[in-house]
Amino acid sequence: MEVQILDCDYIVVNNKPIVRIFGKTMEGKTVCVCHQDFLPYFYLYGEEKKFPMIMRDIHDEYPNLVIEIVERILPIGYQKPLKVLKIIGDNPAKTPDIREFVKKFGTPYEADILFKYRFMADNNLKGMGWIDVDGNFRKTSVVKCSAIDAKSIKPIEKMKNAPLRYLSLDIECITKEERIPTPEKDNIIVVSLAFSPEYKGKKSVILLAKHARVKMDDIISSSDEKEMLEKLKEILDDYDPDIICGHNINGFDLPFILKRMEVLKIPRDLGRSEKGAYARKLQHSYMPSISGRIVVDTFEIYKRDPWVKFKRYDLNTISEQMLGVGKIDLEGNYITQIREMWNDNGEGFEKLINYARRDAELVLRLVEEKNLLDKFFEISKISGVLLQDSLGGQSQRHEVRLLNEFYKRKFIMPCKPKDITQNIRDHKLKGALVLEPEVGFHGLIICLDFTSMYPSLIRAFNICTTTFLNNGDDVENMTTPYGTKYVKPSVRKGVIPQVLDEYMKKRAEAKKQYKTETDNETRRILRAKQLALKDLANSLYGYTGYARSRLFVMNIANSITSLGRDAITQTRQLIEENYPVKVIYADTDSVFLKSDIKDLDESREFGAEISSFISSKLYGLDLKFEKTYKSFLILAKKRYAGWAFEKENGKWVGKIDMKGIETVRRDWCELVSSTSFDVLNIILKENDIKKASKYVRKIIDDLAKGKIDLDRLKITKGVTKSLESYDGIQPHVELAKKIMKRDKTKSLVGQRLEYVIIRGNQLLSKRAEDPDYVKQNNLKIDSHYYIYNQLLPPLERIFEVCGVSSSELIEGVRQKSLLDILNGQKAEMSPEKTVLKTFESVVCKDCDWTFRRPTLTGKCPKCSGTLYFSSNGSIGKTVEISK
DNA sequence: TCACATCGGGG
DNA sequence: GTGTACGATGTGA
Repeated sequence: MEVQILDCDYIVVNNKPIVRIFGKTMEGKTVCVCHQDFLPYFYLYGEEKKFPMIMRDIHDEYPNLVIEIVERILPIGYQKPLKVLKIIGDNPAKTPDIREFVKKFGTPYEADILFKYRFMADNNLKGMGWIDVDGNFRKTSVVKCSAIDAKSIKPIEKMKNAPLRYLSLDIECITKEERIPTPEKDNIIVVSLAFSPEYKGKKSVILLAKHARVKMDDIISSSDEKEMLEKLKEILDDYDPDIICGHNINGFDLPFILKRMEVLKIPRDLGRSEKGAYARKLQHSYMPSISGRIVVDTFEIYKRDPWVKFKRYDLNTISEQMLGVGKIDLEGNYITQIREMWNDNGEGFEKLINYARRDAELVLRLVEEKNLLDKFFEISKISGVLLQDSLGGQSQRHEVRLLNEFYKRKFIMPCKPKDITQNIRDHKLKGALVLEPEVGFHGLIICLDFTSMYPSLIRAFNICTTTFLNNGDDVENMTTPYGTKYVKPSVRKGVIPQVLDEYMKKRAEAKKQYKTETDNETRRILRAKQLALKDLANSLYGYTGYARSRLFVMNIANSITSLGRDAITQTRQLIEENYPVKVIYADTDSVFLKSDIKDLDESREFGAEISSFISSKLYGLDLKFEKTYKSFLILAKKRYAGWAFEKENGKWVGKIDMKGIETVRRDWCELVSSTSFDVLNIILKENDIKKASKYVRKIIDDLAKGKIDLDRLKITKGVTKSLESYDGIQPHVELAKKIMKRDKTKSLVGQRLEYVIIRGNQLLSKRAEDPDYVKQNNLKIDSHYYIYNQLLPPLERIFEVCGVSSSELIEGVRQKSLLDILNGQKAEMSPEKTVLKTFESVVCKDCDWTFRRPTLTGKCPKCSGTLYFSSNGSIGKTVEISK
């Protein structure tokens, strides 16, 4: 029988472990493969001549252990095989005890490997990998699916995946007080489920914790919360999902449900065995475990994905962006809304149901339609981690893969460092080289970059802990610029370089096959596989420099980055010495070149020529033409924008590339985002700085005249804690206080607040106001604030490097609009007098710091920027302090 | 510039 | 479960 591995655990029967592999067949059948004869073990490295004594002492304490003397190779440094003790136990859970006991005789190795991973590594099994199982079905009361007693388990190659069942889950709660619900005090009122494939012909099911009038066959009511949760369990058993997903399900829904089940005394076996599900609290997040199933949290996955960035990571933003559909809007106060809908019998109640249903559906679509898990399937198959763990941190995947590779070659793995403070202290990893950019606006720029720079360097210098020459042995070796030595591959090929060889080879194969592949499913898998291989190859180098790594060797990590810096420095020299070209910028593995070429095709040819010249000179690295910027604007290191052109299917395709210049930021209003974006577009595409500055002046003018739509000026910020606990005054907090004063019933804690800054004679932070309130009461916005604190800061840098000073930018407006503005207000007094009479604070133009009194120097003590008087908040009443 | 603190997201 | 793990962003010295 062929089974794809989804999950793995073990149970102890008669003081002996039984390993259980939960998996799926291609037909979609769930099975549990049990394996009996595998025992836990670890190694002890100590003085060989004391082995008899050590063995005797261990046996005195633990008579049941089997101890063998075996030959293994220590993993750090270029080491020869030597004799170590292999200590074989019975119950894996006892291993920590034994480990601590034997520490007095030497150093334990591999004494903290999870038993399931020990089993998988030794049998060459991988998460999401396929196995061929020979054995008999057997009866069992502890496993909920059919179980097989395996006679043999053999890994087999298979690309496609078994059909999986997805369940998306979302709960709604009510609270008495105004806060996020807690399972200690509050109840679950609704559980919303969405299925793929359908469950009994239903796409979704809503469970209610009360009997309600609504009659639909996918709404299941119960007399109370307990009955509802019991029904939830029934559905789980019945539908038997492989994947359970939700948005922030790890941080909220799952721990909440589990706690409620504990309180209500419902057994928590939500998985495929007798084991209770748990969500263990770490410092911040929870680590979920549901036996035989995989918990997928869309919040965590999207937040971690370095390829897509969102303004915010709430379900509404992500689904709107990814699917074009958002959550159902609950206007006003969330908490009271839900309570009211729950107590309503008509439309309100229906809305609650739709709301809950939509949430579950959205998450399901995010996971399924967007093939969210494809890459993780492949990461599992390649690295060997179980699918659940592939969703977690980067280090485990490398650990599992290296454990397997070490095992094959008789190297042994160190235990994880217990106390990492020393490692963190040693963590002086010098990073990549970023050259000082030639700041400003450039014409055509050619960008070249090294493909897989770190992996290539590791392969070129055979860098590995197992080849690291740290004891002065006289063997053939290579020295890096950092001074570390590695033995030549002819002496010993490092494990890490071998793994990287395979990653890179497989990636090339996957990309090649992708080009000609016609089967859609295979194409999808190939794409994900290629991406997974890239991620794995690029992050492996970091493992030696990671403080919690089993293979933490700072010198090794440093030697890799130093090679990278060396490569970039040499590249610049070689290019500038051999070609009529200036390197205007370089970062880590890419260089930006300025020449007198004007044509795209020509630039590509030239770039390719330079690349192959460099590639032939540098450690076998591969520099290649990446793209051409028709125009390029660089503000600082890591902050640039360019009109980038790449050739796709023989045609040049252009787009605006931006790095480090965010035009969308959550604390900026839409006007700022769109204006910066437009400005960059004008500069880059039309090369017309004048037009760009005119454009900005027009916006400033509109702003001053109040012609900008209020919606474009909204700023959002979350009220995260109780209002009293904020020290220092912040606009949104002050607004929250104001709103609560107007309407005593409202609470805004935990809500995101939209506000605009209005004119008035108070401190800026006191002038935040609810946009609706502003509309209703026809209040005026503080155009000065928007111009100086919102619009100009991100634009100033851009114009500055283009030779337009910020004063020039406002100059035109000064003459024209300031008067308009002033005229638009009640013209009480002349501006200057107003300032001196009524100024209420001093503001630094550069860092926005506010003071009660001007400083004696006339400079900001924070950043020594220029200080302004800020009076009652309106433009024209701000005057530069003369020096 | 680097080290420390905070916050996210869920209802 | 042979365990005890975030990461981006903003502020302060």
